Amino acid sequence: MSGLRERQKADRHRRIIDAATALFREAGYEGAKIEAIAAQAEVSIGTIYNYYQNKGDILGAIVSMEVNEVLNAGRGVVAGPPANVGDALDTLIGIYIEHSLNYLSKEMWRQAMAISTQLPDSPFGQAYTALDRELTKQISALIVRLQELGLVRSDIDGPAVGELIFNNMNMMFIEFVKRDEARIPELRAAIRRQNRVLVAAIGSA
Amino acid sequence: MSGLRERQKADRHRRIIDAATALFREAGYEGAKIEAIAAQAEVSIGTIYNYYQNKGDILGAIVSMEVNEVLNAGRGVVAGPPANVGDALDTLIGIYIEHSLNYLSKEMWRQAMAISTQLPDSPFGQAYTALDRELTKQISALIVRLQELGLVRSDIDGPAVGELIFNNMNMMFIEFVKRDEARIPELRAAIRRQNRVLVAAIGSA
DNA sequence: AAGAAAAGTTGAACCAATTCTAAAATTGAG
DNA sequence: CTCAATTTTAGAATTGGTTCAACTTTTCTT
Repeated sequence: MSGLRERQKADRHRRIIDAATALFREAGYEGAKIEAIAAQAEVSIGTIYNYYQNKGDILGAIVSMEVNEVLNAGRGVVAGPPANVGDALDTLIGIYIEHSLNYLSKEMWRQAMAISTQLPDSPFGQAYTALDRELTKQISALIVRLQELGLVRSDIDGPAVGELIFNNMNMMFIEFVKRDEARIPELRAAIRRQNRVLVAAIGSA
Repeated sequence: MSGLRERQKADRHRRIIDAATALFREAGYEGAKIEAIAAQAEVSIGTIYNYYQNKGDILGAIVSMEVNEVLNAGRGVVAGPPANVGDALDTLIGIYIEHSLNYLSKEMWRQAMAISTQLPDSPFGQAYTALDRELTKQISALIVRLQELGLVRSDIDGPAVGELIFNNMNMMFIEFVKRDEARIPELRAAIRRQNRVLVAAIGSA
């Protein structure tokens, strides 16, 4: 059943994403006109709108790929975390943050975040919320894993702590992408400092 | 020096804000056309753009008034907090959340938040970041106040804990405005649950 | 293999935010 | 009071995302 139409469709999808990725990086989100993306993808404007509901969804597709990579990279840490609560958290958060600017510029992050709050019910809006939830679950899973390993007190509300840590990290990341001059090491240090009280509180005596 | 021009300017500002507030609530942010705002304010389109850089800044002016009210309401709690760490935090956060939908609809909040991350350097983007910082400082101030009162251990890093609590609350509020069916009591309960571990950890023995 | 139906493509037209420029109003100096 | 400088206004023109009706291409049926 892999007819011509299927293959053409997949090919067009790829061409649109490739063209958009290149133009978003070159010209920024606003600067990348739909007309230009269409031209570079060798497709008409109408076709783009047949594949994506709006400009935001194109960026959304790119962001989703990136976040999924980050989620995958995180699995390793949850499976075999450093034998110390503070280091375990710092390692996982480090993976998230260090990967974050591989493919996406800060400007692309800003736009993506803006769109996801502006249009929470659009395809991308929903996808973004789902990805955030996955990340939260991964942090919670790490806490639970550390409980199993006896590194975190077993009477701690793991999911609640996971949410707290994720939400704080996410907010810090938002502020980070809002300031072009902000740097990763400072961001990580600030988050470590914020988590310190919590780490001390949940570590088993 | 309060010439005619001064008075007219203030009057036009007010008329624009009044018209925009009404139309944003009636028709939503996107639905409120600049042309309609201009007509209702009895001002031309060009004049609106002379007073505000873009549509977002008009919303920004409205949001800023609201947040300032919240900040004021919060001062009372910091000055004389409930004699219990959990209740003190819950009271302050409660004020923030309960006030939040007085003048602004969830849709207006979504737009405002989106604009502030999309254009962090626009007048409103900077104002919004500044307001967030004020709120963070207020929560930190509450923690410090509770330390003075002997209700929070004095070896705790107050500002760090304040940031953690604000960032978590803010992220929860963002998710709250993203879902029209979300309700305030559930939001508050979720935040209380997340703060519980922290409250236990910082309370003086 | 031909014709009909389904699926997809195209780009010109539409709409609303923003920009631009000429005209009007206000001010202050003489 | 008058007039030139300055500020402000008006609204037509521009811009770029999005829609839509006509056209093509692919697939299905016999």
